[in-house]
Amino acid sequence: MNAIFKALNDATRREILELLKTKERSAGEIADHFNISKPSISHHLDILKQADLITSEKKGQFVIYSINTTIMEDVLQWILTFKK
Amino acid sequence: MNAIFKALNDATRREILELLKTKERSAGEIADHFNISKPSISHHLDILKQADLITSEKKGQFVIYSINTTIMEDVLQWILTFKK
DNA sequence: TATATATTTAGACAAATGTCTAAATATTTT
DNA sequence: AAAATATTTAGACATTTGTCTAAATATATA
Repeated sequence: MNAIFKALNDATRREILELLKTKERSAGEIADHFNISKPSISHHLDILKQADLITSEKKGQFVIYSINTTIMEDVLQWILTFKK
Repeated sequence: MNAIFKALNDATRREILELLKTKERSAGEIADHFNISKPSISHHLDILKQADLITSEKKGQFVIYSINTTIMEDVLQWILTFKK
């Protein structure tokens, strides 16, 4: 739970998740959406991956990232314990 | 959304929310549940309050904190946009 | 094989964060 | 009014975080 909330606690990372919501994308495509250096985006992707919120797959010289919505379910369940 | 995720990105603060889930409590009662100084807990309470996740009310010399579950609804809605 | 393209790793640095102790403020009790 | 109790504010400090540039690694293409 710690890794998930840590990953979600950054606007750029949440925006990356939004991007991946529609379709999978390469690291470069993701980086192109931000005014942030590629190494920084790579680092954000790593944090999202540590939280299992995204997965990656190497395709030739590209690395394709996809969202892993099953982890969102964990957050959902946690939130639901607070609904009276 | 930023303030909410920031507030949730700490195990102590999440545990405070768990405590308040059952009933409202004074700052001192909350602090007694942790091996952390009262000023630190006060600071955590402030961050939770900034996110509107809790409310406070002064009762005599005590300050009583309560959870505000309506804000959890916002997180819930955000999460749900990822469920396919 | 040399060069270009895609991505990550390494290391540095400023800003933000969580913690503490000491002091200040507010309220109640003696 | 003085002392006790409850909480917050202020300031310090070590750790974590997000960012950058430069360099390393991996793959594809000329």
